Amino acid sequence: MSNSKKHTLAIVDDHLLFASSLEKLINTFPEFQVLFKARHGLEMQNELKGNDTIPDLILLDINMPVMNGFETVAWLTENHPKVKVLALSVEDNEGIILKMIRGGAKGYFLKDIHPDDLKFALLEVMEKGYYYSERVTSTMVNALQPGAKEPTVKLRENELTFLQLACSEMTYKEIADVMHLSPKTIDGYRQELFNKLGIKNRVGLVIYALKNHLIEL
Amino acid sequence: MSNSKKHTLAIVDDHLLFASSLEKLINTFPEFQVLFKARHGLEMQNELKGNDTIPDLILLDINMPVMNGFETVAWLTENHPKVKVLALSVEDNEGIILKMIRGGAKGYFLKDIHPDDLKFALLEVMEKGYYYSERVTSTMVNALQPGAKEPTVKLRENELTFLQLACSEMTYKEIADVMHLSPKTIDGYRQELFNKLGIKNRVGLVIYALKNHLIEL
DNA sequence: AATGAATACAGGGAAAACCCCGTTGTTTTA
DNA sequence: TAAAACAACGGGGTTTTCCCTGTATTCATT
Repeated sequence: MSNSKKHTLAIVDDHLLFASSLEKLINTFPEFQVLFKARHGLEMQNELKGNDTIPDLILLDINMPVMNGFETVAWLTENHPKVKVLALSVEDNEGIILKMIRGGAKGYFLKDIHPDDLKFALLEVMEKGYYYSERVTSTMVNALQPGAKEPTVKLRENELTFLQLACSEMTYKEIADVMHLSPKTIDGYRQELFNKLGIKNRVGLVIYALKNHLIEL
Repeated sequence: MSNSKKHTLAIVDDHLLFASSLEKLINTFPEFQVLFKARHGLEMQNELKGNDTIPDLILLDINMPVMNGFETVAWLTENHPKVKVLALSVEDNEGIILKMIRGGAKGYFLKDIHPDDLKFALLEVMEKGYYYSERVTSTMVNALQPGAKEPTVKLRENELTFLQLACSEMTYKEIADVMHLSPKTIDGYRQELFNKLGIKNRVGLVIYALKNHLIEL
């Protein structure tokens, strides 16, 4: 295959070692060539501005500093709708998958994927415009099944704030103070969350917040 | 450099894509050659048995299924003390660093390291026997400073079990049941942990367990 | 103008969590 | 071998969490 016919791509990932290694791997695929690497969305934006050739495809990490995968994919669908985005993550989480797909990602896979499968996925995306693994497909089907499960519990602004504060050593009264609300209102939020999320006590709140990345560490 | 003089190494990491990519990268270093890859400690053990040439150096991930980095480095120092182990992790955590060093690792670095630095580290380890970045060095110094801080709070077997169970929606009474102990004993563990760890309530326990990787998810 | 949903809040009570102080037996250590 | 630390447990009390029911207000819908 001649050089000019190669598909071009970019890698956006803050793990330098991974990004550099992946570049080497992908450059061994005759159909592809890595144009550039960036450590996060902002760096990618600068690369896209400085370069006149934009890549056909972008491999996008989700957990990044400065500008993460969600923000980046949103920006790309807005500013470069033709560029195909493949999300790359360590985490197998339904919520994350859906968030990226809704953001415009054309595919999603885990970092424990086999290199051969990666190559297949890359080719599929260039050919068909998308690549969804079984895992991702089932997640989407699940999400669209109306009866089965609630899509993703929607939290109101105040509920989210409360939930985050509940993941600390503060008492509910103290939380009420910093939120400038009555302790009884907080009590209502708590009860409502217990019902919505199907949990029994405050530890359940913490676990939920952690699993759904509503708080850090 | 002739082939026979190359240093040999192995990569132990459950992220197939990363491992394969890293292999490609390292094989571009003229001084090194990847002998094999494994997805976790157990798979590595089998590789070591099946192969008659053991690698000079092993790049070891920490978070792995089946047999993690801590267990693996312990096994290696026991069974193959000549093999140099370099720990590779995404997390910059003092506790983890110390745990690996104490286990016998000759170096520790984060996955966001620059490829050039990786190469330098690999060469250093083969030449001097160890490679410690500034970050790791300062961590070790900190740990050995006698006055400054308590090393790391030591948890007894039962306290650890209790702590892990406390990170669920179980009541203390239920925890007492599954541990076959009186609720009052559990009460004592709780109180003791609060004192040792300087926390005020159960949420504090959960946060501590999470930060110190005493529980998963 | 009536209805209903959403939001902030209150009373009151039961259950859990939190805290201190004390006992017994065992094991470790000075 | 005595002192100290450890381990399991109990009495009893305060605070926080949990839970149910109910009210006043707002705001959009019919």
